[in-house]
Amino acid sequence: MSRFFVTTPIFYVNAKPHLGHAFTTILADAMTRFHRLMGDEAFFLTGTDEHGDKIAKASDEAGQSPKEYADQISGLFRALGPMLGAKPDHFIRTTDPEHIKTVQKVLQKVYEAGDIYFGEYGGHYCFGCERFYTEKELVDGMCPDHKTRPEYIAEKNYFFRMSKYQAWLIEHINQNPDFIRPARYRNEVLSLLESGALEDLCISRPKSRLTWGIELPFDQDFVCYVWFDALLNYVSALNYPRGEKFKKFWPANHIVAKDILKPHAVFWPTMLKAAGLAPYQSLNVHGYWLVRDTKMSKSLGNVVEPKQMVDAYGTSAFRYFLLREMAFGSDASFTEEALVGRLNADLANDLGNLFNRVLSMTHKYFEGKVPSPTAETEEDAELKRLGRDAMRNFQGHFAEFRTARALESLWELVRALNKYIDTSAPWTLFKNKDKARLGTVMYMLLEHMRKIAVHLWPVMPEASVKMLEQLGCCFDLDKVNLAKEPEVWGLLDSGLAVLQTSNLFPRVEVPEPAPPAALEVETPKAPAAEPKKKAPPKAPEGPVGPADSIEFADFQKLDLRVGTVLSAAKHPDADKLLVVQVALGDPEPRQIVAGLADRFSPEDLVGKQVVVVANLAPRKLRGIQSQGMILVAKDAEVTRLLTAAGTVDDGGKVA
RNA sequence: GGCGAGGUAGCUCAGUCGGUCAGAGCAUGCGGCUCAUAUCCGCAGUGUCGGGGGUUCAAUUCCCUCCCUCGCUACCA
Repeated sequence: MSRFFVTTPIFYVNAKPHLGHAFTTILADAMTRFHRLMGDEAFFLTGTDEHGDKIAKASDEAGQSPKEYADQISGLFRALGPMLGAKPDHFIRTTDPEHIKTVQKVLQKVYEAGDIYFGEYGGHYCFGCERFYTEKELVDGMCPDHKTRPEYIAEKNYFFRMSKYQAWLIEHINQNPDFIRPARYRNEVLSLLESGALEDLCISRPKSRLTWGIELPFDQDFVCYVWFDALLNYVSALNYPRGEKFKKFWPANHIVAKDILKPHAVFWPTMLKAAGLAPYQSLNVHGYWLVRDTKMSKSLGNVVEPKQMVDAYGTSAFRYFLLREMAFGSDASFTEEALVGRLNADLANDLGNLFNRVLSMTHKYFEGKVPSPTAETEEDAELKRLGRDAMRNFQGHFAEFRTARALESLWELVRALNKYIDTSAPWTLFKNKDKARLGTVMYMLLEHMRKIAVHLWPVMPEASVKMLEQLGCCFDLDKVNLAKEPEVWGLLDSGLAVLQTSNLFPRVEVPEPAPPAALEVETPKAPAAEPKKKAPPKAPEGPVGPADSIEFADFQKLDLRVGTVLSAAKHPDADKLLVVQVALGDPEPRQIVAGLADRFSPEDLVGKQVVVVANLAPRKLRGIQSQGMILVAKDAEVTRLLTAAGTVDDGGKVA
């Protein structure tokens, strides 16, 4: 059994969790679950970074102590995981006493080894630009912008002799292609290292300026500054140096966003080297989430609240979207429309509908029991090959953090199953009483669906468990061996009782596009996020779930009217559809194509008054324009037309 | 300014160590099925693979140059 240790960065407690934090957490959780399914022992670490000026300042303004302030924000980050369906194994805080002890231990060790020295930190500071300039940047000793002579500001501080390990680091990166990935960031780091001499890293601040930090063990007048504190969380969380966890799980697989590439790709490995520790295993760098192609920022008022998305669409759809949409290493764009697009196209139409149709057929043809397969055809073998390849590709990509491509691969199987249904036409087999073949076809589908459900556990744990339950299975991590799934066949037991219907991913209306960014600045409180959707994908199973409440304004959007059916006829190209003309009080009758042919004959409708949704967007149904919808009431047994208790003028409003 | 990444169908992107590589999904149009969640399946597209030049029998894929976009270059998490 191999081991897998994955980390998110520790999040700085100067702001609330946002989409970026959510994504990193979800990715780490998905990788953890994936490795557990593959049979590895995994450990997932996250936490908060709590020292530094910004926190000292912010807490001051809030009238709190830094610790109180940090406690509060850290709590928000601690709650992030559960909200997203993510389960970190440990949540570390840089204010934890154990962490502080570890930092001091490592500092002392590196200090004694001679790699920390006391020196002067300073530079040519231009007050106009509010920045330091290097000698090289100055033009004749003047600021290139202001043409003034910058002031030299100096401060004594401790430095880490990072430059000493530059050659070693270049060599290590060259020797280990997966040390930093994707390759673009590896190249970026290499060019950074090779372009110029690495400077030493300033790791302290005098207490006269900053007290909110970890005191240097070898000089009480200074606190540790930033990276020597923050980065060491990755080992202090494992109780370095003596902890069992450290011995078991180090080296780490880090996940970071591209903004903290340099500290993780340069500072951290050299720090480990200087402290006599093995380098981490891999650094996995992802891009930013943009909102409508713009960087997310509070000042623009376009910050996406993970909680709102989860509340509106559920953790499964949210996780699926993030992991499916962002190509590893690249930026991606978050919009609610895109999320809903994925939810409808991939989850509702392709996957959810697949489950629903297959479960329904299993009930119609086999009393809801998984049938036993018999002889397989070439077509079946072909499908299995495709499935095997899809699963192998999924696993290969997922293991290397390419979740988008992994899911793309898996969906090739989902689509193939829908296609297999079409070509093998179970309803025809049923009509022809070919039970043997029908059983094989259904088993092919059900067993593949089980495999898909298992593969999706890392991405959508909640939905995956439901899918398996619908197939009559119960999820047991210890019994799954994902690595073998592409090769083995027949793990789904015949005779299992499956659910009759599946409502995993109900379709959702496309939200109205958010107002332009300029408007959002004006009204930062009320951005698009208002989800006027229907049921979140919470509904466990069965046909009816409790409906979510809507606002009266939402109801008012419906234009419900009473009208008399003038004529009705079978749709020429559809079995279930009727083409109905309804008088709604307008000069022209309204043409509505209704899916009622299986329950009503045209004669049943003509002359009746019905209730119509009059402002439904027109749509062609099998080639014929439909301008509305006829309402019915139905239970498990019967379907009745919805109508008024007495006669009403055509066009009468329902309110 | 320096360094880096990228500019491929309406949209989001794959892809090519130079030769069936011009692709996928979404969106659009048309056709088919009826087990299913206005769902599924099939077919159809359009693309000067950013502009120009070069190397080659052959370049979207290599070289040069130009244009555009975005990052990093700030001990700042």
